[in-house]
Amino acid sequence: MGIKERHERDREAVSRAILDAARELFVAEGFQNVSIRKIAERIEYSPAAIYGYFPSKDDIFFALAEEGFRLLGDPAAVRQDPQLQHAPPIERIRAVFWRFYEFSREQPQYFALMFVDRSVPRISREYERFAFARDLKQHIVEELRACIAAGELPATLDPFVAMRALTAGLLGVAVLRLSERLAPGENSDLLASDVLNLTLAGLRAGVTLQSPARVDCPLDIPAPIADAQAS
Amino acid sequence: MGIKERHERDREAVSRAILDAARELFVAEGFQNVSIRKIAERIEYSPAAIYGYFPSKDDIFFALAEEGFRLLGDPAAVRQDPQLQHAPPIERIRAVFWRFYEFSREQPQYFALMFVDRSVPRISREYERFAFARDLKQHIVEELRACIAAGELPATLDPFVAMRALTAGLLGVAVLRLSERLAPGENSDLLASDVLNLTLAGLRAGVTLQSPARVDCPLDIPAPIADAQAS
DNA sequence: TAATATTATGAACAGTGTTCACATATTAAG
DNA sequence: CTTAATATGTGAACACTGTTCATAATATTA
Repeated sequence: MGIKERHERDREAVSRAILDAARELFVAEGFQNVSIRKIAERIEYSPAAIYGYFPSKDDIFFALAEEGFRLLGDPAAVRQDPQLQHAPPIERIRAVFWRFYEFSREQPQYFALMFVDRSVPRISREYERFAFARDLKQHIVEELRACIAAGELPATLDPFVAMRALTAGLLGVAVLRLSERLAPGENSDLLASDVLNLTLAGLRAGVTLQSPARVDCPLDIPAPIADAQAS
Repeated sequence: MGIKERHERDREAVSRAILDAARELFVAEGFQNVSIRKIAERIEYSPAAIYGYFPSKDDIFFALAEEGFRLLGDPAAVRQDPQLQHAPPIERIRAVFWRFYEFSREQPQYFALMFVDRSVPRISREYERFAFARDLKQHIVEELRACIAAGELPATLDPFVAMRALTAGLLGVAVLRLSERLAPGENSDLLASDVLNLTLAGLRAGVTLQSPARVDCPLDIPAPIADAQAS
């Protein structure tokens, strides 16, 4: 009996239509400015119908954020890029973080939703769901560990701190770009490249860092409980 | 006749009450979650009354952003800090950017409104009004120029690029903190300090940078016309 | 064909930013 | 002191928002 299967396919199709419409509208108009009614109109359903597929507008965001992490998630693919397979580990680090920055260009709204926007439901609410995203961070730490093992970064360096520093730098450039704080002539790509090289040079220089290593929970997303700075 | 003066004082008092209420509510609940009605209720006025003082909710934000820039604006004061008066120029750079980061801690909502949030009216809409904020950036560039002149940074370094790199790094840390992307045990202060030292070390290392110098319009806020990524 | 489970809908609720005619003071002029 | 003029605050309303729910329509099963 393929009827139940077809039912599930139909549901999946509508669900996809909702997500596609929501994504397109978010990319075009920003999360805050997209209403359930607009999404409903786009897919020619009633606003209430959407609530048969997603319990809330927040949940539509979570579904899209998951897609976003999987889109970005191919730094794992970068890791297996044949061209980079036998490149120096430091080049792979460069590639991974460059991809992080490029993602902020290619998918600015995804990036903003995932890493910047504060008026968006906190991903930490869905702790389990985004476990795979935490694993990505762990991979990067391993790559950095490889750099240290290969002697391309000082042995005294904490790979977790290095990951944070690189993330912070490129995130900063991305935010400057996304929040339109760069002067008209400024090239954010060049700035991102400079920040990447600058931070790597700083890491190589072996300055004494203060941040303690974090072996446990070395990930972006905090534990699910706290919500101190509630909105 | 002090009657007109008293009138102006009265208006100023109500205006201040609105801003104070708005600021407190923004700090407590976030810009997006504060309604004109909530502000009105707080000051025991009708919602419509507020529109006699500010033409829109956006304009309340602009007024607060201006306050925020003036609060932060004391890196100019840092510049004249007697303790730093005869300190090496590089230490004054450190102080200025550390203050930038500290501001993100002490006034997280101000900081978010001014530098991060994208669901807030673009400051570039009020180009003239925030000219003084652009001057602050110029001061920092001058400080960096002094570092180069003093031989504490390479002569090949473009001070404007250096400013951007330092801004990006600390902005990144601030965003990591504000968007709650740090693991529970992570200390963002230490990370900020590390990023600051790391970037300075990178700058000292004299890596070849690509970003071209920008003598004209070397400021955060773009020209007032463009609004391509409209919401 | 009749009963049953899904699914979509219109209407409504409580909230939002904003506008506007109207009432209400407060000041200036006669 | 009374009257005209000028601000200033208000309630009601408009067009939105996210969300809920009883009802209607549909498709599947018996």
